[in-house]
Amino acid sequence: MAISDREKLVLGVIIDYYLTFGDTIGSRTLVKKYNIELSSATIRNVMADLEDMGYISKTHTSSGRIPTDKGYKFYLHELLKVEKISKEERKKIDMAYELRVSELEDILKKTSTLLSKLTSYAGIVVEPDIKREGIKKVELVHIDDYLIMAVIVMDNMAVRTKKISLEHGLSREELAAVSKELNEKLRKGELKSYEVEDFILEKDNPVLSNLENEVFQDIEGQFYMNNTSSIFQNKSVEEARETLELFNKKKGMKEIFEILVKSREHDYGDVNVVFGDELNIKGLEDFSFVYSVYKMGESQGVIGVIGPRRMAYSKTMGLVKYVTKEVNKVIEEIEHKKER
Amino acid sequence: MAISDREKLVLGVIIDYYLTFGDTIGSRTLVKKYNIELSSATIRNVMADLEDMGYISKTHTSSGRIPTDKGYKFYLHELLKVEKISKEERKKIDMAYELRVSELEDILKKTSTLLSKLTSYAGIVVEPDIKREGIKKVELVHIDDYLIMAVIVMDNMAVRTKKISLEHGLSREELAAVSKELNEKLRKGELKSYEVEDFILEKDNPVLSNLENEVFQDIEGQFYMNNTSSIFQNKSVEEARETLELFNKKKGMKEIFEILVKSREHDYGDVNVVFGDELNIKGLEDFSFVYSVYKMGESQGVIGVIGPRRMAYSKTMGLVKYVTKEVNKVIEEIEHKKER
DNA sequence: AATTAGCACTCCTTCAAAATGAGTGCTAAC
DNA sequence: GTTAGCACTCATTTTGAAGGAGTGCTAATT
Repeated sequence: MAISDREKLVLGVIIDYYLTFGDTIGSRTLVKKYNIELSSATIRNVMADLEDMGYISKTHTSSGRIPTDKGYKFYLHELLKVEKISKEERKKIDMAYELRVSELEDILKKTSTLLSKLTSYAGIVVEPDIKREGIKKVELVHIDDYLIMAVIVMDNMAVRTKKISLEHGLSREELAAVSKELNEKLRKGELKSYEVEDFILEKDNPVLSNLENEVFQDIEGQFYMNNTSSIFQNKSVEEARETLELFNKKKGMKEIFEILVKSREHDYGDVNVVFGDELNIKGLEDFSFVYSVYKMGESQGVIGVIGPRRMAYSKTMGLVKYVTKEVNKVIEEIEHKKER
Repeated sequence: MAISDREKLVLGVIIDYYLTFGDTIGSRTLVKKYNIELSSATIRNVMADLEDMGYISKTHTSSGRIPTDKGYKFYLHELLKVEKISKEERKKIDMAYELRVSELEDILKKTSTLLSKLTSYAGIVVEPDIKREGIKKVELVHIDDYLIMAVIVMDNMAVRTKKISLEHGLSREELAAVSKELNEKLRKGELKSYEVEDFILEKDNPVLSNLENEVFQDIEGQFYMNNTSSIFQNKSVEEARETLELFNKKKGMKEIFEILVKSREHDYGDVNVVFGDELNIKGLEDFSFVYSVYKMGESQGVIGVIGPRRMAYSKTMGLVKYVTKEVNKVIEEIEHKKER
């Protein structure tokens, strides 16, 4: 039942052809175009075997063959080597990260556009959720007596803002006092950040208990996505429209990646490929996700692209891999800085 | 050379047909479908005259007629009446504004989605630029010694944040002092906000002169746009892709509206229609802008939709008009509140 | 003078049949 | 194990005929 070398060769060619032209290939064309030193009849026999094994299939009785899902996956896992990226690409990537902004947010945003440009697919980056444990300080800014803005600074220097309406109202001075008390305790370490909740409940301060709900939850990581219009590939206009709507729902897309990350094992640093139909989400069947998972503190983030099922995997995987490596370097620097 | 009533009728019918079916109509169909008490031959004569006058044209020798640009514009300006919106629609709109959030930003964002839903075209709202005269206060938040966040509160309660890197560095306490000094002067009115620049230059404080550049400029209004995927109408997939890319560039779209507003006279409260090709921007030829201009303090904003050239103008104009009226009410309330 | 019937003509669209071409599987020979 | 040869299949392209929706013009009618 093991697949022979010749079969591997033929399967590889069929997939290569499919990747390039998106079409079936027959035995004769295969022999001619790929300079195979065998007759078409022999290839036909090999193809019949591959079909029996479920790696390839026909679209109708007398068509050539295209890979099945099984064949496609076999190719990805066994046959495909991650392509080394070209010098120019490496240069481009290195340049993008040369000017190292110290803020994670900017780096991730940049990464997403970078991937779009390099691959011409939709680049995506999921920022790891920021655990409440990572809150460094919270400044409460008085806008008016009934509206404050909380500026939350994370250990990794990420900054989030959140507007909070107050029911009872606080003057500028009162708010400053609350803010000061909270931060002093946080700074002195008298109050570990995970104890904030207890501290607030104890005080039963209406402002702070509101804060508890609004601010001190885990802060959701951002989701960056670019070049969504790249989804126009094969698809009919009507289909494209639907898919585009799906893609434009940031929340939804982010969730998809969360499910993806949770649902399977991932080696950090490895590039993964998942077909849209494996996710059982309507409208994603014709897409394919090439991504890698990275770690930051407790949380995980994702870097990758969404492209058509039929894409230049080898090259794309190489790019995603290299970009992830670069991002990881930057993150390490940031984490290092934080410890100083 | 004046257009007769009969000619107006025929032109109206041709445009109505074109709006509904996007196709040419011939003399016979016109007579039958619209119960005209004239023979097709007569209509043919009328059509020939309309064609001579440049209001309609043929796509080929024996085709029916479609309106020309000239005919289309004549229709919009002379024939078309703004449709009163239906009760259900009015209800929907009123409901949307019932829960009056006091923040302009939320209202405008909501308006944009509301318009998308009601018209099924792309809803757009341009927030007026906020003049520096409108700054109420500026809180400077210490993130670390070399990074601060300015929280800028406007007279109309809009809030903007801006991160600023410092070159020389300031401790939390030093920054607090700067912030306090600045705001006290602002609050006491010792320093009119338009004098801020002089004040800063006088002090020649490196922090504040940075502020001057980064913060105290006019704050650009936001641009909200929704339902961009509605552009899939006639267009081929390739074209759609290009247009979508254009639409997704927020900056670009906002600029287009700025040019639009500046380039012609607008009555506040009136609904305007502009064809894409009048703007001389590649890719917008097949779209049409239905919008009205509203005023807020010194600045102007825009509320409207971008839809296909061939759209339900009458209805859309009615909707845009009503929505604009509602938004204006809300703005008045906010301005009133501010004066208290 | 305006309207209408009638007719020849044009051009697009639709449909079906025919031709083409890229495949396949199978058998028999090498 | 490999290959040549052949009959057969199916999708795509080409072609030509038919039909339909128009037009413009002319002559007759109101």
